[in-house]
Amino acid sequence: MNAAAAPSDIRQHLLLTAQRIMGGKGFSAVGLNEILTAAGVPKGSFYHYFDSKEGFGEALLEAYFADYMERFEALLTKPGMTAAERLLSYFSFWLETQASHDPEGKCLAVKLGAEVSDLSEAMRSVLDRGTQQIVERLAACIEAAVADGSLIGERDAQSMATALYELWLGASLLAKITRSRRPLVSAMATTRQFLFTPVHA
Amino acid sequence: MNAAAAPSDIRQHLLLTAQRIMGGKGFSAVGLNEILTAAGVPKGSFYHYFDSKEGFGEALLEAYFADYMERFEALLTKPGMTAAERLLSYFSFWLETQASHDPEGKCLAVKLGAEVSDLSEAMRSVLDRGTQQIVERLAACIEAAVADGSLIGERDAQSMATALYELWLGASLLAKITRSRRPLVSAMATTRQFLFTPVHA
DNA sequence: CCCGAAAATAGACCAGTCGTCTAGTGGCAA
DNA sequence: TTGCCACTAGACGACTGGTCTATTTTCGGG
Repeated sequence: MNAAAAPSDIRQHLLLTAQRIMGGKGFSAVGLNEILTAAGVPKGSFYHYFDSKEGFGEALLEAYFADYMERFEALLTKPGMTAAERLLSYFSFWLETQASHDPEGKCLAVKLGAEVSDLSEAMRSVLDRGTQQIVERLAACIEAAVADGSLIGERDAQSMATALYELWLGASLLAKITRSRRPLVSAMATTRQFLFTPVHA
Repeated sequence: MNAAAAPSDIRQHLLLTAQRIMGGKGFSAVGLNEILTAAGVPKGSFYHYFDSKEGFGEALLEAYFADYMERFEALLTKPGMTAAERLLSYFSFWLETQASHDPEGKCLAVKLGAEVSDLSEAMRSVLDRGTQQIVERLAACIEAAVADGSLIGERDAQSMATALYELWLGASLLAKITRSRRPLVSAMATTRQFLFTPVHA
């Protein structure tokens, strides 16, 4: 009865703990025990809140994307900037969060995408919807940038958004592999060139 | 005995079997037993050829990249093409292998990169060297394309190579997540645009 | 103040993990 | 033959994995 958190957000507490741990070690390599212990929740309780490890993973990804989209939205609607500036500030944010070694805020699409996609159809589907949403929101921002004149829209927004998202996913993966921010810095340069170079002819 | 393969390439047989299985399920999710059973090799033999699962993973990645670079090299030196055509044929090859669902030939950098990089420093280091080699070889090909006039080199080759590699890594990840070749097709379009669009001004 | 039901927990369960170890095979050299 | 060595064989140990049943705790209404 001492350090108990609020009554029934144990579920969310578990998800948050797992995000930290699995964001670092992956899905299969982490046992429920580790998460339960770290969260201070007894093992027996797990199946009261979730119906399996896979169901837990699903919920984890859903919570992650929900939170991600919220912060993303906030970034993309900050006042006093052109849409193009907002775009760049998003990628700049991406660079900083993924370059830092803190286990919080690690992109789960990068960390878990490849591992989980052919392990669980349910989890894959959450990832699919989540990434699609991000690309769509990105495309909307590009359109806004064309509309407010901060960007010259010579290619359709959807495919530009896809290209940028792919670039940054790959750069994040490479950053993990090289343990360096260089790939991300490089992606930033590519992004600028990609956005602000008019297609000739 | 009956189905025994050649005398002592059991080691390689194990690595090949593992490439198939782990290319599908990942590293942590696969036990040595599964690989040994699939390869028809008894457990006792494993530790004669490798000293641990991690050491095995290291050897797996090393063998993978060695083989990869060999085929890569062959592709990039095929006669009767401009260097730019060779570049495109490489990415076109990438598209086909990653889009197909066959477990062979799956890119281990994509599949294992994120999972393994913060699990084993030894494996990360192999991935690091392997990807770097690929980027370097790619850069060399870009330089050759500039030299033979099939490409206009307005940006330095190294950073173009990095950008392309990042793009394709991300596209492959997205292809896994969406179970679709769309992201790869999109990357192909981006690649063409990226390579053949002169930077204006 | 006690009952009944839901919420939460404890701990058993067994299949599976990696890695070790002893015993045994076969072939080759001296 | 004898000794040696690469290799095979698979039982074994200590442990962890996810899961589930049985039990306790909690708590609101009668």
